[in-house]
Amino acid sequence: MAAQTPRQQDAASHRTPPVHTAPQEVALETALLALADPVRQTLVRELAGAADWERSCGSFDVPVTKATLSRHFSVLREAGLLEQRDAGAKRLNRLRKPEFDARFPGLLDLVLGHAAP
Amino acid sequence: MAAQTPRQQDAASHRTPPVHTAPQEVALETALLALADPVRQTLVRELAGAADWERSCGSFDVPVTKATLSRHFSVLREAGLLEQRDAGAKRLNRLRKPEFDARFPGLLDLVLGHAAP
DNA sequence: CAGAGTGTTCGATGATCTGCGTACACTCTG
DNA sequence: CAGAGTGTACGCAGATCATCGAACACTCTG
Repeated sequence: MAAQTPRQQDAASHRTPPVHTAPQEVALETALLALADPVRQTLVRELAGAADWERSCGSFDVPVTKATLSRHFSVLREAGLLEQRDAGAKRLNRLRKPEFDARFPGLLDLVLGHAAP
Repeated sequence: MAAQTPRQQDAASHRTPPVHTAPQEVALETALLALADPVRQTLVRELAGAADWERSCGSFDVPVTKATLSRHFSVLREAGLLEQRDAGAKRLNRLRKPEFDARFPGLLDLVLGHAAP
């Protein structure tokens, strides 16, 4: 009964999990700076158009290298906008919309409403 | 009837008037970057607490020199947040709240609501 | 185990931003 | 007109940021 194949995350993960920041502890300045970058705006918009844990880090269409992309994800985590979870070799993402909306009402919807040029 | 003393602005002003940008033409990124700076947040909050054309540029309590302050006003004008008008030797300010709110609903109130640390 | 796939970390680089001091322009007042 | 008051323009320094290439770590598959 305990020898099930570990399908998803954890089990015996030897990877350091991503560092998260709760939206309640995020300063307004941090949130504004995170959402001001055009690449991060694209990431947020694509995340909003997908289901939770649907998108892996490499599945986003942005014109930057994976090193830069990794950095952007780090900024979004620190801003309380992104939650990540390891699933096998991939790292899945979730937009923390409810929590972030509770902290900064209307801000995320403003970014989602304005289409990218 | 035409020889009234010119009390306020213009008349025969030999000064180049400030350059403004209409909030309708401001990009979201520009607005977010303008509001992300702590000094500019203070300026916006103090302006919101005063009547239109009540405050001159030098009347704000921010820990920067007047050269830096002038630069911040320029950024706020480009973001569609500030309107300025010359009145004698002074330059008076007005927060463009209605216009800015129409362009980015809720954004300005978010900044005004979060008190400075 | 070897290899492909995924993602992070580490410098280095170039751009941008904030801040300052100085010099300058304009306005009003004595 | 001389001077004080107000604000801008022009560099210049320091900090921060976005970006990249290369190296590394972990996971799954053949």
